[in-house]
Amino acid sequence: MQDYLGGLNERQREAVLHHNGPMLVVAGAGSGKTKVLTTRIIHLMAAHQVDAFNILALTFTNKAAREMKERVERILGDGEARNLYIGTFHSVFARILRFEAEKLGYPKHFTIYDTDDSKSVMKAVINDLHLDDKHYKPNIVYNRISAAKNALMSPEEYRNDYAIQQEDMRSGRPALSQIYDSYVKRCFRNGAMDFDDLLLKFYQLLSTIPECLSRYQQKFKYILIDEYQDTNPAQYEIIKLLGAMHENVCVVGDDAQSIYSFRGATIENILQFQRDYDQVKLVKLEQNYRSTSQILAVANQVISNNKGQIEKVLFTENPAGEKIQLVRTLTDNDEGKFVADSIQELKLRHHYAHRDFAILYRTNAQSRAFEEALRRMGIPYTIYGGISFYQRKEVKDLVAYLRLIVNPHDEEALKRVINYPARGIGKTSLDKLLLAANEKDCSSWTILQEARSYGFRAGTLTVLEEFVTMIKSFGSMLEKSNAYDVAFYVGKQTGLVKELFNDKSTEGIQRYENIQELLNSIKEWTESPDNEDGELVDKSLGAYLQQITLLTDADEKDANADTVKLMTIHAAKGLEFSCVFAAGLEEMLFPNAMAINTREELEEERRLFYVVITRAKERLWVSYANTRYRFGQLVQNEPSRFINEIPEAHLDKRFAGSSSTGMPRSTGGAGLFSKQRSFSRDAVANNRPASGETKKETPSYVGPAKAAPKVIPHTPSANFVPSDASKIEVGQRVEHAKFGFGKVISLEGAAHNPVATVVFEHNGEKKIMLNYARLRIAD
DNA sequence: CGCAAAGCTTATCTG
DNA sequence: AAGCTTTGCG
Repeated sequence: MQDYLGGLNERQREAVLHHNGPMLVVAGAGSGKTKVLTTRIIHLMAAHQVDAFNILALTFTNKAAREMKERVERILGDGEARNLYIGTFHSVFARILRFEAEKLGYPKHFTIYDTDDSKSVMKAVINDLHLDDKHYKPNIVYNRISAAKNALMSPEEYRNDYAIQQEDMRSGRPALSQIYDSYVKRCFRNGAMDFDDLLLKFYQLLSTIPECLSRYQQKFKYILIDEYQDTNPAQYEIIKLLGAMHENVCVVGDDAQSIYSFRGATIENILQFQRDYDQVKLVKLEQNYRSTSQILAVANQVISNNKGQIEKVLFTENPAGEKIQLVRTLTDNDEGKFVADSIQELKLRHHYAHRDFAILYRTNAQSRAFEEALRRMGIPYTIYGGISFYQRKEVKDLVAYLRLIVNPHDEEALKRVINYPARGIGKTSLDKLLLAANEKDCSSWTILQEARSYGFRAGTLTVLEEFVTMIKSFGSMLEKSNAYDVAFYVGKQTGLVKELFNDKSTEGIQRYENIQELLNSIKEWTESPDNEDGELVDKSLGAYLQQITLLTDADEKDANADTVKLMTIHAAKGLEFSCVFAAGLEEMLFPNAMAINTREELEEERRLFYVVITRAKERLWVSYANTRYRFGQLVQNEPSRFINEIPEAHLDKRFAGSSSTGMPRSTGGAGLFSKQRSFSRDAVANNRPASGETKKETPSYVGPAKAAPKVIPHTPSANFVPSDASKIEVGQRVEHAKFGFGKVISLEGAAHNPVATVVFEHNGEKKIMLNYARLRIAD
């Protein structure tokens, strides 16, 4: 094994070599904390013969976990790293809960609800309680309930908490505790846990079942926590319980980078850690290896405006580097154009690769201007923060079938697929089903088992029973077939794949390809080794489904691809780039209008600013626009107050106007470029209503075009009696009450919803839905 | 029942 | 400006 201790500074070495007992590592930005964590794991295994199975390392992102695992693997090199429990809080706890779920009354393969599923359940609950969804918006309700769960607060405690009740009254949402209560019950009935439950239920497991507590206390002899400043009370209590036996808990964090209070995180946890144990070893990592000294000086200056931090002074031996560029533009589009131009220029002049650049912003909505500008310049980029592959509609549809097979009580999955592809189970039938489930307080699947006793129409009853039989037959496949075979069969048997295949529109083809990709991903999962050095890994479909719910789009994108990276500052935590554009430094945006009401909020915004500054290794731009579009409306903002906190000595100021930005006109290959540029400038000037005129066509031409197409009126014959829909055939002459006489030229549509195309004598070709419009056979 | 147009909401950050 | 939900209609 190579000398893994070489290359560590004195402090880092101290943290690595510390053997038993609690330790707090205060690690400034860029001070090598990941290196310390991984080297510490290696050292525990190599020097103290700690078994990999006894080490638990928790991170905040899958990516951080993967990186740590790979680094350990690289040095130990014998596959031992695979036995480490390294992962995010959510994924590690989900993995354990899979073994233990039944102890808490959940099915073994409980479903994990993502945010969309949770909100959908909340909507249903709000509806069932006959509350006004104008007051109880899913987002607000979700955040409120999530906050309660992260504080380990039950619905009952929520209801009895005076301050919370006051707040809910004041905001006109007195029924929140009721919603919370119903939501929890509904999720349980569905055999589902939401993201917050993964923490909450794991905590309950440890705190209510002594055997479980002692089992995991004994298993995890050494515990390491990354980004400790962003843990919330639930995570904190779990760590406290798990570590109580051996007290070998090593937490690494930086109070200056605490940016997740909206998720319930509190810096208090760092201070409290030192009180929880008698003798906490404290190590401070204060040497920064990442940034130029100017960048670091700016960061230190900015953060010094916050009160009450853990005392530490970050220093670096790196060269001074360039000054920070402060850039003002007139509009958000100019800001985008400036950044794209600068990247192009820097790339040529200093031989940077695309991957050396990051554009970081406060809100996801800001990405558009950059995206457009980069595309116009032909610069490849990757946007983080969009929806994950597994959240796409078509993917979720097939996944919903799989979810339902694994856990038929999952009502969200059931609602999604019961009539997709269409099989004639409409809103009316579905509502009836859901109502019955609520009345009996059981899952809708249970109702379906005895659908006969609920007065469905004969035809509906048949399709319902067919549906149940189909899902059950899929379920019985699980025992003898692997996850991939089941998924493939389901896609085929339900007609879902065929339906997508038949859609030849561009999006339709894309959707079909996404389904193929989903099937590939399941295949890959199925075929990867199912045991790791003796420990059997769960390769069931249920395990697969739980895993994909916890993936984010960052996990699916290749960070090494040679592209410019666009993401929020939150998403950039833990990353570094040679060149960083910190964009949108405007009042109301950054600091955000939602976070300027208390000193605590404002200080968190400032920490966010600190985080974005410290992402930069060599060059940093800070930009703001005088005006930008919000909800389609032009708004003006002042420059951010944070700009004034940057020392003048480290600043170069400039204005990047829309007509004087970017590359000099004399760039080689000017023909193409200049053409592009003038085109884009015209586009910018013309496509904004604010510049004076709209881009509508001439009004005189449009005229009253949107009026309904004229129908030549028809008086039904005296003997007009609609014929039975099943009697209609191609070639017949028919009469329609409004359109008059015509000839049927084709029949299509599903059996339960036939559509006839009729050419009328006076009103042209119409599609007639036979279930609704009546036709009389005229012959 | 299913489609298309109109209407309404939205955008602070995330596993 | 764009996405999602409601509505109106055949």
